[in-house]
Amino acid sequence: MMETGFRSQCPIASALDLFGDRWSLVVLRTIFAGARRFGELAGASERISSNILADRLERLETFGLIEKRPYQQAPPRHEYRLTRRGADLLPVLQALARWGVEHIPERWSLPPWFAEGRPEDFYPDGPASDPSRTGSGPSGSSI
Amino acid sequence: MMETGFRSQCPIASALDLFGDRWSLVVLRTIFAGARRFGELAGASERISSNILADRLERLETFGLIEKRPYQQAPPRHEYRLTRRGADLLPVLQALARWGVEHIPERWSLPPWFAEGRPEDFYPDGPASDPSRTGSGPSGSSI
DNA sequence: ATAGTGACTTGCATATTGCAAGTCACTGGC
DNA sequence: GCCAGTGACTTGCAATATGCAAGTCACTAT
Repeated sequence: MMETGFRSQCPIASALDLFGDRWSLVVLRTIFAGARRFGELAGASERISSNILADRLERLETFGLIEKRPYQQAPPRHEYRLTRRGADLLPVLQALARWGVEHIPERWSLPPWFAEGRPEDFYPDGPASDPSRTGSGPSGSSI
Repeated sequence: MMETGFRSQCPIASALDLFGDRWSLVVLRTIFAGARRFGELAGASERISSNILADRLERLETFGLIEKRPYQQAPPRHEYRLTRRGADLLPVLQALARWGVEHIPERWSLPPWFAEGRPEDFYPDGPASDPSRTGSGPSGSSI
């Protein structure tokens, strides 16, 4: 391990050092699909354990891929949103999705908002953070 | 977990079920960069442990992403090559690399053979499996 | 015979994941 | 007031994954 915490200076290996575990990209997918709150994220089809979800949210926040925003004061509750940096991971998820659809039988098809989306559509201050774009959300038949 | 071994039918989650661990995509990157033999793969910049490398090679072979070919008989020795299915992961690696270069300071730049390559260039029976395309290999300054 | 090489395998400590239950701070209903 | 419900985590513990370092095996060369 290099002194910076990365395995090497390779951009692939370094990116994977940040989110190359079983769950981080799955959580990000769920956020791309419009989920914001802990319960919604936990409710995605993969049934992530709450301790793993809490841990991943904290990590993704630490790495600047998502940000936490309060949605109520008592008790303090937060929603999670993509940052620009996090939204820029859309092409990775799209490439993964295309590979999955092509090579693993009986996967869900990709919804148009995802297949044709651009990172900017998901920027926190962009026009397309509008949740109405997300359709059926993470528990839908597609993603 | 579904009865098929996948967490859900989402193509992203399913793909990650196959290779969403700390090392699989790093190993695949090293193979894309031209490494073939165990020692070459172990020699990449990230310094993977031999037990993890052996395990990942076996898994990647089981999932049909790489294939093993003998390069000598005594003692029996093998080289590892991408399958079509494995080569089709190039866009994923390219997207990861682009994100890494953009968002993590001081990463290696992408060599043209990688940045501009297509999956077909890396097919086992394609024209571009030629190792001369791989330039300096995995231990080079780029990837 | 010994030493070296390459491809793993093994032993063991540490880290991560997964399951299930628990805790806390609220709210609402009686 | 009490109790139950809810949402967001936290905790305890077993199973699995990772990492380090050494070992093993089958060869080759000297």
